Amino acid sequence: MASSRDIIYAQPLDCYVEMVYDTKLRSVRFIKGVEGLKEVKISRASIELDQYFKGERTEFTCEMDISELSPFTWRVLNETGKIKFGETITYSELAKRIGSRGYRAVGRALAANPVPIVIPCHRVVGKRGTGGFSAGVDIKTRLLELEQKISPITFNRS
DNA sequence: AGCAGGTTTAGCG
DNA sequence: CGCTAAACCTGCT
Repeated sequence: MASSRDIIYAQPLDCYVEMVYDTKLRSVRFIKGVEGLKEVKISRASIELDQYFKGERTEFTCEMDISELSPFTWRVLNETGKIKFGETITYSELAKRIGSRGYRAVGRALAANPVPIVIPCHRVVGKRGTGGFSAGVDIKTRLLELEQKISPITFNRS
């Protein structure tokens, strides 16, 4: 299969982002600690992500392939995709929405998310803090700051 | 069947 | 806020 990859520089994250795709978006990953990469913006996904990081876009229209995932994981990611820009919900809340009480399983499913940001797994936070993030909590924190300009730690829900 | 995970709750300092 | 301990549910070995 002929898969291609685009690379963009995410100013708010201070790192590069690589997207692998063929007919649909396959994966998104963060490249930290590297400099001087050449940006390649061909796919719709890379263009939209680029706009997102510049604060010019709040939702994505590009298609992605998440067919390989298990039904539960799929449901979790699908539900995650409904969270709007600037919103955050907790792991347990997400579990509740898909009719489960397995909040830990939710975390596990989110960790398996092949396309971070496009499926906004960073908008799912812990009740007592930001929670974790596969690519590093620092990235999650910056993404949240980009979206709501306040520290998630300080964010209080009474 | 057993274990670990991007958690949660409650309890104590 | 910091730490500990037990417990829900799914996915991997």
